[in-house]
Amino acid sequence: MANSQQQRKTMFTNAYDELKARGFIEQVTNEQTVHDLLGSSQVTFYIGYDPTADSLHAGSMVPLMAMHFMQKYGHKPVAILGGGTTMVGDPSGKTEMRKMISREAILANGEKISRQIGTFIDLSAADCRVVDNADWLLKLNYIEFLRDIGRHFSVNRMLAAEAYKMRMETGLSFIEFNYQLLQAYDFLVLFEKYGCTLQMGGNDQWGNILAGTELIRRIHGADAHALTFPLLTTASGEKMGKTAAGAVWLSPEKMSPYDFYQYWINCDDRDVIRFMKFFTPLPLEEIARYEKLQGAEIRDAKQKLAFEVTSFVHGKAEAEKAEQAAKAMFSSAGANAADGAPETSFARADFDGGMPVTSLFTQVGLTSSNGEARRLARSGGLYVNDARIENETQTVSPEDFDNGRLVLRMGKKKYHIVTIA
RNA sequence: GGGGAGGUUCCAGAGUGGCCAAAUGGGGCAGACUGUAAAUCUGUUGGCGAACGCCUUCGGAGGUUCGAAUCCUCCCCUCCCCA
Repeated sequence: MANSQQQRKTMFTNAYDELKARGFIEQVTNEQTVHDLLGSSQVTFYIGYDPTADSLHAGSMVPLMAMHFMQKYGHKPVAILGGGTTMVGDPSGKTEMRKMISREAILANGEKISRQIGTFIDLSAADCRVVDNADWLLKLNYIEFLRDIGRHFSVNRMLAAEAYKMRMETGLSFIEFNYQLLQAYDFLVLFEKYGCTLQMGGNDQWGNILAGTELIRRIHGADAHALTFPLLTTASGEKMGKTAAGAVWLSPEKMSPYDFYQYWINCDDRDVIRFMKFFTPLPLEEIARYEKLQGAEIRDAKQKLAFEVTSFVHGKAEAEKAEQAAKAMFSSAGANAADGAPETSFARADFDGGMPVTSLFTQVGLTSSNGEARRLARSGGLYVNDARIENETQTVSPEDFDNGRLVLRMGKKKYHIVTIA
């Protein structure tokens, strides 16, 4: 079977064309200029990542994949870990001020995130770097900064920016208002140190990035460029990469490869092709084939999407495991539906007098309280060994176990295995 | 610093002395339908309890009252107008 990750020939010779075809481009300072630049030279570009958590999540995958594609064409990525800027907090497009995090936490997060970035781009390549802007931001002198950098910024213009609109209603503190200057300064520093002439980022960063290009022009009279990615939402209008339970983390410690796989395979029909273009390295010609699928066949595309993304992030072996587990759980066979489900073991004695099912579901963590378990049982959402609980006061005794094993299920998709010694 | 408005259960947002565990909408969860999709419909959405019921909750701390999310005092926080 052909591994699509290997056969990466494409019809493009210019990174810009591929990014555009995949939907990555929302705004550019000047399409023609940037296109020509990317077609004629190896450009040093940068994207910033905030170490606000100890893992990146699916939302960051758009910029990560963009870096990946850029590097494929020989451009030189610089990933900035916003160790310095994170201490300030970007208000762009946000409703509320972010909680401050300690320097130590930022450092620890940065280390993990930098490793994750390494799965998207080859960090060993020449001219590829991960840098921490704390290195230059933390030692800034306030007065000097105001005089050298601050004077180039118009408060009038900043206030008029779309990115601050929401905050004009809910309040914006001075510290956050400075964020843009720091980010612009980052761009300036990278321009001076590494000749970085292009900054990319989510569209909410447009204003911040432009501020950087202008700063570079004012100080050096040089041209720098901005390119932003669309902020993806799912077909149902949610911010992409979020579930009710929280973010879709890339770290296997924070989200199992199985759940990660499930996130993708469960996507809306209307999102599959779009997501394939963004989040898998599959050649566009191949994606075009999946685009033709109709109705229930779309599941094949979802399966491919889930497999490829999981494989890219967690490796092929994990992707295969997730795929097997999903097949076991959802295909007609159903026999081993619970394979790969979390397991909890109890002492036989716990069941001697008969353990109330509600309590069992709660102890195992499927439900968060006995009350919730009771409600679910009433509405027919709980199953033991595939049999629906008809009575919420039902109990489980040692005889219900099959070879010391019992399968709990909540709803259609959540399983938990209970074993007794 | 002065004046005004406000902080309610996951979110938005009602409630202004008992009928309030707290309207309504969104979200979540479950059920039906289905393709592990969407849409739709139904139920449910603080804790303990089989249940009568009991306990904790309406920014914080006190107080008034038989009884407070609702009234009073002080404090903290947010927004708006003026400086």
